[in-house]
Amino acid sequence: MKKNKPKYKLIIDAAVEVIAENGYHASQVSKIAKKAGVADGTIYLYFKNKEDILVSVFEEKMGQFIEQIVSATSEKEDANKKLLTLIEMHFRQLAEDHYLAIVTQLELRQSNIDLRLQINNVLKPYLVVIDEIIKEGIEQKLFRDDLNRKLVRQMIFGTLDETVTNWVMKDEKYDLVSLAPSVHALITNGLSVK
Amino acid sequence: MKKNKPKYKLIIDAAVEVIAENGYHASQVSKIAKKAGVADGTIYLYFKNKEDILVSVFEEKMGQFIEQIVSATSEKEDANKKLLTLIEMHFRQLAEDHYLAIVTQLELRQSNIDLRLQINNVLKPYLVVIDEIIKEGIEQKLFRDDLNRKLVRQMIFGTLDETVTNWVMKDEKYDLVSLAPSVHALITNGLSVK
Amino acid sequence: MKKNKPKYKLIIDAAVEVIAENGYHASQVSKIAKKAGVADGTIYLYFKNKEDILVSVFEEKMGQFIEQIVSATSEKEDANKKLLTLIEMHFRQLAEDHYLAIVTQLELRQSNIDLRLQINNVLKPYLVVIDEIIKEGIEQKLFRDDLNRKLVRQMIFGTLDETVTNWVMKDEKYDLVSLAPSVHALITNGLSVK
Amino acid sequence: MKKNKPKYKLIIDAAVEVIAENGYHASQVSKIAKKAGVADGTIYLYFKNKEDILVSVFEEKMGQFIEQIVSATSEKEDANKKLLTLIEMHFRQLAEDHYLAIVTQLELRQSNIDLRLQINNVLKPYLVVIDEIIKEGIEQKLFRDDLNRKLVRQMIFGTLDETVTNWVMKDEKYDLVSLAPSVHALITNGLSVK
DNA sequence: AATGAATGAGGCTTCATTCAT
DNA sequence: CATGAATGAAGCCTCATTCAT
Repeated sequence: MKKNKPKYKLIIDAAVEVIAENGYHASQVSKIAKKAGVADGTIYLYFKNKEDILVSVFEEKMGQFIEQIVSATSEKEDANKKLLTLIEMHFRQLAEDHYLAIVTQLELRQSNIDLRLQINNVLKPYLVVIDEIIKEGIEQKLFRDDLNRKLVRQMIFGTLDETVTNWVMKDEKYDLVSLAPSVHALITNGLSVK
Repeated sequence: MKKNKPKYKLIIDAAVEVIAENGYHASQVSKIAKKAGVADGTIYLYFKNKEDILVSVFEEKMGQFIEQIVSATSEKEDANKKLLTLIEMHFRQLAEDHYLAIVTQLELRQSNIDLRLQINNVLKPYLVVIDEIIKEGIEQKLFRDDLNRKLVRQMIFGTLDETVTNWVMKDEKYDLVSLAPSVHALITNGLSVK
Repeated sequence: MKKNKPKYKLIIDAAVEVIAENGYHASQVSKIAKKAGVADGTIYLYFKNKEDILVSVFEEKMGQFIEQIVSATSEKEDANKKLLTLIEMHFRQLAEDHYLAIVTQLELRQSNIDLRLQINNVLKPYLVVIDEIIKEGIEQKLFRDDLNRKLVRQMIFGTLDETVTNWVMKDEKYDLVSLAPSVHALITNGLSVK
Repeated sequence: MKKNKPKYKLIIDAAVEVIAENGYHASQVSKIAKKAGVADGTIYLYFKNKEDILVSVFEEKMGQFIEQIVSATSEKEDANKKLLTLIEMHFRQLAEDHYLAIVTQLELRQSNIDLRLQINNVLKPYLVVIDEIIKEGIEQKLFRDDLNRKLVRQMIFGTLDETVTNWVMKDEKYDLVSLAPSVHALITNGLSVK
């Protein structure tokens, strides 16, 4: 399996750095190869083409990202705590990996639609995690049972994504993780005075 | 002022169609010129460069978009009704203009970061509108007064944007506008059982 | 029509020279552009791709080649004289255009099969000319009427082609045109003592 | 001597198949190695470079080809019968080996001129055989004694080669070997009514 | 003001060959 | 002898922009 070969990870990590530093469109294969310390041709022993590098970057990094969240949320008992944990982990992981934040929030969105559809596939497991928390919350009678669950998921993901993108675009000047409780409160309690 | 010359609008409209039909990366200047019925060189009498076309597209279309929303919300009395109207108008305008929906939700996001920063500037007035509704809601004691307003704005915009993008990516197969009340309820009342 | 534009001919002629001087595989598009005195990109205003240049080279040059032969043979009365004229013209035209001889006999044969099939299409009118001379010769009772005409055509073309190729490969050291009567005699009278 | 080692022949045969199946330009060394069941590097223990494989292919196959013809013609008594036998054997061997026919008539001609000059060297013994038959025919007073023998050889080889190439390009749809007597008659008796 | 022919920089990918094991 | 992972040079083509008319 190619993913276990040492150069595979080398190239993936180089790609993240190069994309974060140069931007998506200025990320030539030759730049990635140089940063990874391999020949240009070597890239093509591990990846079908340039797009395959990018999809793989997302798969690898997003895979770990989601795994961390799944693992952390599964330890919590109720849906409310799970949701808070999900938000915290979402923010924390991106706050801790500057390159990853830039790549996922800004650069990979410049890819063409085909690639974006593939990226969406990678994201699906994350959306499933959110779905399950919503379902659990309803079962536990913590969340209202008249909810359009798909809409709820879109609200949660849209809110987190927009929050992180704003933070990245503001050069990460404030503490993202500390926003988690407020975001959680907003999502669960809404705007209205009770 | 160039914007009043007849070919300016011709080119802008051609650009929207070309981008919607071909996708951002397959939208060459020559294609836009052809669709507009002008020579390639003529484009450069009205626009500094290709990026300027795209920014202008966004400015023109987004300007109208926001104007409609401002006008519609100003007629409503309280912040709750204003927010519902904003959501409805946001959804309706994109639902009614297929090309605009594709261009704003999918294609223009493939532009490079510089362009995206300019697009963000164009978006600012819309964010201000949201801000003002929030402020008004707090003053009218409809919304809680312990809110991080910037966060609220990100939640609102992130939720709407994610909802529309999902709808576009699902080929606009369901009725977007009819989702407005549910989205409004979610945002104002949150997930939790009261 | 592109063929009437001055740069079209310029590029075709440059291509013949470049191919003759450098060989088929070392004939980069950029070399042809340089020799033609145009930018690389200009080539693509007149030709679809590199292969299109090569097919066009063959079409243009072979078109003239065949036209000359048709015109010269049509003035002759009987099939024997027509055949002699065809052989002479075939030899003379290649003997007079060193570049053309190299390109048709040696370089274009290195092209891939798709291109060769297209080249064969261009050659068809020439084969038709040969066919008609054979037919006429039979009608005039100059040639035997028990001939497999396709085979005769292959013999004639194969003999001429092999003769020219040998001459080119021997660096055109002897007079090709003066061989015409002998070749004609061979073809019409065969090897055998009568 | 390397030629006696088992892998030498293995590689030669693999090369013929790969070239016949994929075409000259799509015949990578790695494909030949795979078909031969050896590592890429092993090829270079037996051959200097890729061109050396191709020359060797031609040497080996053409060597057998010529040997068969020499052996068969030497049993015949007069030059006429020898020539007929040569034509029959030429056709038969290619008709019986589909791969060889494609490789010699179509694919190897795409090689560059250096390689083609080497291939011509390999062909020389065949041309010598033809020369000797012509000479014998003249001595036996079967053929005219005013012949330009080099020209005759070119006619014979050109005719056979063109006939076979046409047959290969027509997907070998008709019986090549049965054409031998007609070709022989054409060459010996010519076109003219006696 | 309008044209559109011409420009030319720039990057992904292939594949013959090498060499450490 | 044999392997096969790694190398890295090399070229076709696109398309935003210009400028002579």
